[in-house]
Amino acid sequence: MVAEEVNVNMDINQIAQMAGVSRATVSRYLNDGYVSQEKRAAIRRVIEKTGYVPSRQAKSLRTGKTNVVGVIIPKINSASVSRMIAGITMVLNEAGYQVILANTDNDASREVEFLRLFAEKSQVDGVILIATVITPEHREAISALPVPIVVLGQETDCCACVYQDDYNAMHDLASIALRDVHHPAYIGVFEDDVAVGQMRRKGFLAACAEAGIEVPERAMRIADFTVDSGYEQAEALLENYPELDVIVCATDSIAYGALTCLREYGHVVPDEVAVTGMDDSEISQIVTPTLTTVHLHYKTSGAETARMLVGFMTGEESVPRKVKMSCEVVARNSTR
Amino acid sequence: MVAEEVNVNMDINQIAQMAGVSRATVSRYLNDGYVSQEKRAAIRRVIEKTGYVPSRQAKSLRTGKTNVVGVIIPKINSASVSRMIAGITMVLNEAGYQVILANTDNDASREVEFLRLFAEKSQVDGVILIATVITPEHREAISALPVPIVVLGQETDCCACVYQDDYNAMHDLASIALRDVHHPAYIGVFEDDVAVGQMRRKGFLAACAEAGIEVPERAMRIADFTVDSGYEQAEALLENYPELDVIVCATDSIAYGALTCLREYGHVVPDEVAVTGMDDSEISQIVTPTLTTVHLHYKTSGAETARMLVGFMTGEESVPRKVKMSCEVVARNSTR
DNA sequence: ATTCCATATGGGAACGATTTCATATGATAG
DNA sequence: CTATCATATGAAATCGTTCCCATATGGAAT
Repeated sequence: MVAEEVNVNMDINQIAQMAGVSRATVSRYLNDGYVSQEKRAAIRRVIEKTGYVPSRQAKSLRTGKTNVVGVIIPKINSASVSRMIAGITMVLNEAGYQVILANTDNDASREVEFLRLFAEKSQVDGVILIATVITPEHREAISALPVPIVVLGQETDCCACVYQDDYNAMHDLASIALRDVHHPAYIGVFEDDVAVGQMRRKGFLAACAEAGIEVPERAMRIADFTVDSGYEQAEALLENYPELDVIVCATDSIAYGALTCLREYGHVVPDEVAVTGMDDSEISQIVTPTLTTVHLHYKTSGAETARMLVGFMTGEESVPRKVKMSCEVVARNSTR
Repeated sequence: MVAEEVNVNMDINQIAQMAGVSRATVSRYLNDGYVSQEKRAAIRRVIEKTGYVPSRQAKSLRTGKTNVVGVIIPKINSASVSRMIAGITMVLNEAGYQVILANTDNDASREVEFLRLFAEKSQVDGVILIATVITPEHREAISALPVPIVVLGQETDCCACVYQDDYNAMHDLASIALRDVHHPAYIGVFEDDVAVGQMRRKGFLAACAEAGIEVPERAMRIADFTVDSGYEQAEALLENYPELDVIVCATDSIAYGALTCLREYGHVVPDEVAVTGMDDSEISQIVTPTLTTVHLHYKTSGAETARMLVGFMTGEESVPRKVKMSCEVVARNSTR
């Protein structure tokens, strides 16, 4: 009815006509080019009246920029990943980018698939890869990428990255956990994951060496990232290494499983067996006993990753190529 | 060097030329139009050799379709929301859509903002709104939307929706929790959230009424969705309603806070005070004692929502407009 | 007085697809 | 024998921007 009515099907030509200028001038108005005060005012009036919004796809077609960032994640319903995404979306939306999500469900080959998909015809202006492993296929796909990428969660030389200080985190935690202890056990994850699998394990072993403790093979076990798997491996430890007096776990989830197992087998934590995790998931303050762990700044690391990527995409000078996050050991009641 | 080299800057004209056909024929090849066997083969060869991929933005510009779905969420690092998103992305990627994420950080006004943003110039082909509240502004923005939308998490008549059976879930759970109990307390959430705030509360009160129990005002409290808030409200209950023998909580998170509080105040769960939650978050099997709760099919509800939306977007007949999810009470050790 | 530069504006060619229209051929139905 | 239809193809218009050029004006520098 009214002229105020918002018409979605308005284009730059109509705006130009209504404002009495050329379409080039409207485009300049939209992109901060030379436009006189009078025309500027006239165009603003028309745009406000009509509710005109420029077409993203036309703009993308012409400029080759999409204002979209692709985020590849192994699994969305994981505490650490969702915290990272929270940080990523916060920064990226703030900077005017849209975030498209590619969930691979822990399938590394689909990660490569998505990398290639994003590479094609510049679907996105940049990529964030929350990585668990980096295979040669990953490297290849990454170097073929025509847009900037930042890897989150693993240290790598094949591109920019933001990662946790897994070695020191575990080293410092283990140093504390090893006090008054003689038979430590460790439940880690598969070594393909360099950060969580290798670095944390090395940190643990280094702390043991410093404490003058030799760790037998049967005290070292491998779980996956689940609670159930933590339970199973703890059970196996009780069987094969009954003298253990602390179980150091690579993640909080594994530690929850270990706690549950110890409870069911009637061992008192921490008096008989201490337990530690890593991640400081929200639940760690809730389980019984509360879990000694390391707080990793996941949300902040996501934000930092996004900031770096924005830096690359906007061609900023002096964007760091590697960021190692800090962390804090949180001593609670599952250790002595 | 080699002709096999993938050239990203290939367009439909070059393909047409190399295959000795017109660009219209290539387009028909890509979109299942009439193309003879010979030309079809020729085009396929050229496309394989060059690694040509059609430009999404050009296609979008011409067709007005984006193959993108916008998902508006209140908070990503929440167990229930991330499970929903897992289901949504699974189905949508399968159907060839990309998912863009709009995180509002529990700010309902930003939800409306995103709805409007998506409405503009068909940025997306469809919208999923994971809703906590639906205000008149929401309704207005929803009805102004030029693309289909499905609301997840709340029942509404303003558009299609998928929601949990909050009333019966809480009713059935409470009925069990009220056995041999005389002084039940309830910690809910603010009533603006119809599903979690109102329906669950009503379900609880109905179960009490059926059990012939009258619940005094001071036994009813309001928390937000956090563990800490659950702790505080449980503390307030112990103060104002010391005779309580069960705390029914609107969510698992609140229940974790209540459990922690009861433990710190030296009350034995469930012998002195029972506790129930709702959601069946992963942790509910881990806390001590394990939590009696209701399993809601969040991931499935996300998948179902996505399927409905795809139905609307592809113009399918007979897509349901309302889906109420089922649920199962899970009795564990926090109740008698 | 001439040159140069910042400001200001419009015309028209891209960007890379889809889609309409016109046209052609061979088979089949009447 | 012709009308109709399914199959097959290409030329050209179109989607809605940006951006390169050409052009113009007024002031500052030489």
